[in-house]
Amino acid sequence: MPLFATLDREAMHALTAQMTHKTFKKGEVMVHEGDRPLGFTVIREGSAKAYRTTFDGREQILYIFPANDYFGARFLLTEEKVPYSVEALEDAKVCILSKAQFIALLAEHSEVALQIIEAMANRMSRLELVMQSMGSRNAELRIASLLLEFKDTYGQKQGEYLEIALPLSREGLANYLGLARETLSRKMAQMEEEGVIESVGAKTIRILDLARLQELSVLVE
Amino acid sequence: MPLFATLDREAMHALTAQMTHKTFKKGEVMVHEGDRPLGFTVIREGSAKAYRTTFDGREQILYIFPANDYFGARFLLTEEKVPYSVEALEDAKVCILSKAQFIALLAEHSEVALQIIEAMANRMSRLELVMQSMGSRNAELRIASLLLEFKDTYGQKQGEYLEIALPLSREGLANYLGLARETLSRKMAQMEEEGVIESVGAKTIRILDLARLQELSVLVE
DNA sequence: TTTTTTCTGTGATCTAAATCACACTTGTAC
DNA sequence: GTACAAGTGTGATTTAGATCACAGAAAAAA
Repeated sequence: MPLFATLDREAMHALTAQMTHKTFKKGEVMVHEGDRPLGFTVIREGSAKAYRTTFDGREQILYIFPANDYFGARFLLTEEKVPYSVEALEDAKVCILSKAQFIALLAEHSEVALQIIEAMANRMSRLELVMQSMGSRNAELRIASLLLEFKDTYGQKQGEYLEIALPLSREGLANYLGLARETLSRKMAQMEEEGVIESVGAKTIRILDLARLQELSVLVE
Repeated sequence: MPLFATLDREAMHALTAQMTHKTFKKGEVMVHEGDRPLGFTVIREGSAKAYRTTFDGREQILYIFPANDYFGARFLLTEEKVPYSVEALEDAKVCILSKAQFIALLAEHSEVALQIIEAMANRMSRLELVMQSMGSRNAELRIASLLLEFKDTYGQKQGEYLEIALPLSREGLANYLGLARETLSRKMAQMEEEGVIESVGAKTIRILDLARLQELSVLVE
């Protein structure tokens, strides 16, 4: 677990002993928006999405947590309620540290605290980017930005091109971007026609023209 | 300065001695997006907006910093470049702590570190809310949410009603919400007709029907 | 004060994306 | 393997908000 990589063997063992382990099936909800936090949660296997349900019934996805990512640090320290629901995107195994244990860990190991701050900072920086791109209501720009964001986490050089193993269905992508599913479909089809991307099955996207994608994400068409 | 309220007299004096003081006139830019950070900056007097300029020339306002607020903690710790420009909304006096000084302060006074984390958490929580409300492209909802957000910071009981001293012009508000200025104007006029709000001059809004405003911010019209 | 500039409101028009509707495809369950 | 469900693509239509255009108001400068 990269987060605890800095801990020595003993500290690591002590920590492991304290943790609660849980498994969730695909589609199961780990915490519901408004619940009391179950604790600081590290996703060992699988992945999850964090979302809020809006007044009109849509779900707005806020974060995707890949394997080895974690959640709960922020709202464990400041809030008494969970600000979003977290649902497993695939079968998942997680480790949970209670609030008291987590705070003790931070107090004892300031390296871990620093890493948490850094992760928070990165998420903020992403949220700021999202705010910027949502400010413009340009669907293509938002899609291009999303693909570039996913590239780093889910992309892999596959032969000549970069392939992204999407963590979400088309519907999920639309909910992440705050777009209608149909709009996403149409725009992606259009990007495929233009030779920027190529879909390989439902959950894989191949980037054919990275430079063009970067342009789309920044320039006006 | 509330941030340093926990420091004892000595520590406070030592800190004050280290700080650089600067003044900015209304409209002056304190830091430009992309610059090297000037340091951790506390706004003693006046207020400021943090924004990014988008490809199409619009400015997307990300944060408003009122007096006694601060910025720079997040990107001082993780990034080498300033992620947004900060411009004084009124004549402003600021205190600046260099990166080294700031890090030393955090190391010595963990209470301050905790307060910073808390502030970061609050900003994240606001960004998440913004992401949710921007996901729905409903202008009225976004305006209502903004007014409620400002209510806490800039609102004051004035006789029977709550008055908000807006920190931004209509144009600024529109840039904060990612709306066209005209749309904001029209919607606010409509809300005024409906008796939800009342504008008192350009920079003051009176909330007449708080309950209705809260409904608008959450429910579909 | 007068002048100039910036800001704001409002009508007319345009447009990108939402919504509706439905066939098709893929995946899961039985 | 078949049956059912969920997910997806695509056309037709609607609509909220953007854009354009301008006049009046307010603020800043002279």
